[in-house]
Amino acid sequence: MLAPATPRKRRKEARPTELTAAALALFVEKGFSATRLEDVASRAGVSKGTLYLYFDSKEALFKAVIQEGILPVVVENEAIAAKHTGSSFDLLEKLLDNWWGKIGLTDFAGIPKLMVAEARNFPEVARFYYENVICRGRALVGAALERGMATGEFRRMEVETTIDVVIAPILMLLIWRFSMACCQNGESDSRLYLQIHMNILRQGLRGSALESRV
Amino acid sequence: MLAPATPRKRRKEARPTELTAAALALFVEKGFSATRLEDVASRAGVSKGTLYLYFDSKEALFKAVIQEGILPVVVENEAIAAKHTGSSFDLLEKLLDNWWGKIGLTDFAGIPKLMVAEARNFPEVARFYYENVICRGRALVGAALERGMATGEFRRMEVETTIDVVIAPILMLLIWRFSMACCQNGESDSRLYLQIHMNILRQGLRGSALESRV
DNA sequence: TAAATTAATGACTCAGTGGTCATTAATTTA
DNA sequence: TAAATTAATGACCACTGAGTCATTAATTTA
Repeated sequence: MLAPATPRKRRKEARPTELTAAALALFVEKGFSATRLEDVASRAGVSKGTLYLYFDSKEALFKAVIQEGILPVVVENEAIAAKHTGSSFDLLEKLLDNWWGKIGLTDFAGIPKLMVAEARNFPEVARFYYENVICRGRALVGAALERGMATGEFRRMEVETTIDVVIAPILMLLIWRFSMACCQNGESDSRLYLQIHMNILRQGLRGSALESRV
Repeated sequence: MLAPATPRKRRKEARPTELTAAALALFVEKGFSATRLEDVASRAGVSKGTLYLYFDSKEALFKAVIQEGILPVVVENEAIAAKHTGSSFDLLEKLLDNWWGKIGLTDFAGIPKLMVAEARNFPEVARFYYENVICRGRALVGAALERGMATGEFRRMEVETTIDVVIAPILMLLIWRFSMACCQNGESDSRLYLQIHMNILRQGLRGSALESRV
């Protein structure tokens, strides 16, 4: 027997987040079914047995990955919306900026793709995500849109559906990065993408109040 | 031994498409890894052994599913673009209409989600899809945008990125339908969604030529 | 320092699935 | 009708990977 390459360390506190981080990376890359728990464990620097000390099952690990990721940002964005003064379009931009900084530029960026790919296999997790992330996110955008329509900054449109159209390109940007992006040659410029999206919205949502002023 | 419920039928011609149709449905629902070939076969009304008469492996079946689905529509859209006369925005609408009728309203609607979920596990298939569907689709939208910018119908923007922003909500609509849609209560109205998207684009892309005319 | 505790390990089990192939039977040919 | 062909079957094999547990060793307590 060889001596172990690295001596065992006992780090009860750090293990769970190290494991969920490793799981997130692999789930996003390979999908839930195709990810082996042995790989998750080894990526987190522990053995498979240790993983089971902290999570009851593969599914429990999946739930933990999702719950840990995005919730805090939703809460932050709710605070930003509550204290906002200024144009409604400015609010949309603020919400996007915060979300981008906390999700889009971090390891959590892979969660939307993961959630989309696995929603049907884990209805319970999908529902949690839907209620705590999607609904609350949509509500924030919806409130900004309604506020803008009330002042005439935006033109009147069916709000519930407009929310989805406004959010879609932002989600698609992340989903793309963790899927087809491997095929394209150059790096795509997220900053520019978001800028163009917001430019189209600025002009595309504009209502009579501003139009008459130009 | 019981007599077989349905007597064996030999239908060499029909099997492949029946099998790919069944595989598409299950791959979209469960993901590639989580789909059992036995289920695919039984959904297509044959035994697992028969499946292997027509496809060498699970991966070969996956490739067939993708290739069979969307290519024809890309070709159609290229024809539509070639013979188009009229405003560039009208062209965008024509392309969308055809695509929606042939993909969005058919069983092929699940392919974008499937492709997005599995791209990293099947780089070869992803590349095929990227080159034959995505690149050619993007080229069509790009040409319409450039045409519109040249005439002043659209304002000038960085084209390559604008293409992605324009397409994103349409892809997201399908991806949503095959993932999180199971969580929401009411049916979402695709017609309205696409209408709002195109309304935002009509106004959001508009360039000086039309703006001065208003 | 010795005993007790518990984090960590990895060999093992066992259910499930991709893939094979000898057999069966529908259909065609002689 | 008999022989030949080949579509279809499903029992079977090999292997994988989720989950278990007896053992090891780091750390704490006495």
